[in-house]
Amino acid sequence: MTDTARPLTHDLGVGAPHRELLDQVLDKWSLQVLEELCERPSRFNDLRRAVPEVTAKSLTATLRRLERNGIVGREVVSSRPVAVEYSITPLGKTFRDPVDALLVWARAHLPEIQRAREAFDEAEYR
Amino acid sequence: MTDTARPLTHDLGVGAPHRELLDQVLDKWSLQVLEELCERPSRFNDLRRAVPEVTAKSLTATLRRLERNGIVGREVVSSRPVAVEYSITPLGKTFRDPVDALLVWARAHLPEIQRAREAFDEAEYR
DNA sequence: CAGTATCCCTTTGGATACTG
DNA sequence: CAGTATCCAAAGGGATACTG
Repeated sequence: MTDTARPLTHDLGVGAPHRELLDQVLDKWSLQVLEELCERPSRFNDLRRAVPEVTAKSLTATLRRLERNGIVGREVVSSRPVAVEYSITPLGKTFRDPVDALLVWARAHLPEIQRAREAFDEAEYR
Repeated sequence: MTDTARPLTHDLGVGAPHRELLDQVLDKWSLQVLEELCERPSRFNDLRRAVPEVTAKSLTATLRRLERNGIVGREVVSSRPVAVEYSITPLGKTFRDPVDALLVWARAHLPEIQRAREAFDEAEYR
């Protein structure tokens, strides 16, 4: 091809469907839900307790999205009263390593980042 | 024992400041901006051209956020007409590996995820 | 060139009440 | 128990016009 060689990231293409996928799966509540489901399959209200700030509405949306993308499974366990169990799928498990890498990074650099924020905020009002 | 061994992720704590940090830095446009700045320092309108869908407003917001978090640097290179160069910081470079891991994952599993989506969507309307 | 200001619309998300 | 429905407030983001 006529184009010059480009760094790896470029070829990975953050532009199109990858970006959309990550949006679906890295949103506000997904990581916490995933974290919980990695530990144990859970029912709807278990998850609400595990992530106390989430509303039923948002939790439903999050679970549906993760289910649609094949990251979590949903199984109706019994009826009367209906019980539904959510669990992580094999595909969902493969997602764990990159997410952990992200969290490790965040943890490692949070102090540095907080210093950067303070420096920035201070410089603004001077 | 009173507590079973727990997976790593739990101890990493996705709940509080990590989540907020990742929100700041993994938003809609950040990855594309970062990708571009990893390749070369760029000026404002270079970035607009590299990410054609972004508006000036959103690009400004993205750059300010990344700058505040110490991920990108901003330098006024000349005046009349003013030129401003954005570049990735050393801290920003450390962010690259986890992001690449994410993109590699997305790329590797996108077909599988698309099948999952189709299956889900089809099941819904049956 | 590198933004800022304004307007406005769309999306997101919480609170609350209700249902199979 | 596991959601859905409705209402509403706040945030996000685009288009356009303007500025140092």
